[in-house]
Amino acid sequence: MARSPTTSDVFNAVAELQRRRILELLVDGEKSVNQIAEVLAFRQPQTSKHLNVLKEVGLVTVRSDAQQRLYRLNPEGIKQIYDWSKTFERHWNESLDRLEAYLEELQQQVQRKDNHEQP
Amino acid sequence: MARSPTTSDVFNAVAELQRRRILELLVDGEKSVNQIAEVLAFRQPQTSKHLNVLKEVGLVTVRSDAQQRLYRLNPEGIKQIYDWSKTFERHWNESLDRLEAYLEELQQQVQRKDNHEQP
DNA sequence: GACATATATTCTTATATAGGAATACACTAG
DNA sequence: CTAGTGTATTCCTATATAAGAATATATGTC
Repeated sequence: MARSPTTSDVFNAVAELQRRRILELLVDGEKSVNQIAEVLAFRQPQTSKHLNVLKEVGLVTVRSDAQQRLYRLNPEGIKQIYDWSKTFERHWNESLDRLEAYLEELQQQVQRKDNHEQP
Repeated sequence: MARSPTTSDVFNAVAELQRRRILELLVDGEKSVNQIAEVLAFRQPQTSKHLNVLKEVGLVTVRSDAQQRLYRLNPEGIKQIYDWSKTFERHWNESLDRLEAYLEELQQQVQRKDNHEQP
């Protein structure tokens, strides 16, 4: 089986850095394809393709103004990612966890050294 | 250019649903490869491969206990995703934005209808 | 209608999976 | 050392990009 399509969900869509950059840019408000392409130094067809992926997963919406297509951020999609990541929040907030992990790391390092020096 | 490797960053690593499921499972604490494989109904080699991807991007750590490899969640990696998505937080909190988007959507639908019925 | 501007689509290519199958490797018990 | 348990690795295949190049489509202007 191959990797899931980029349009299968928001996680796959934002895996691509260039698409995350587009979303970050759209925070300032709606922009045309050429505006996006210019700011991010993309070619126009690539920009259209990325925008189409973002549109398919609902991360942006489009409206037409003459020949232009004005793309706007739809933050609801990003909220899905936020909600998922937030379920792990208490784990990085617990400093005790961090300390445990650190000690564990040290133990492993010592163990590895022992294994190498006395095989 | 092909898609970025799954190991290039946390965003690419968690794009795969099965890897997100592994992370969710590890919230309960460290688990061995076979334990993970059993709970999620994966085959062992697939489990090892997914865990390796998660390890490479720093989303999990491993320690050895006899033949077993005990994988533990490293929440710092998920925090990267949380932090990124959180920068959009105010947008989905602004109900005004939502209203505007909704109106825009309606306008588009009306426009499309007009275009179809009077071409 | 002819031409310009803005955007989308098609085609091609190099690359990277994800899962299955088979096998190799690591460590333990006796 | 031999068998058993747990895990990692290799090989294979079908699939899916992402970017470049070329082209098609849509809309506005004159």
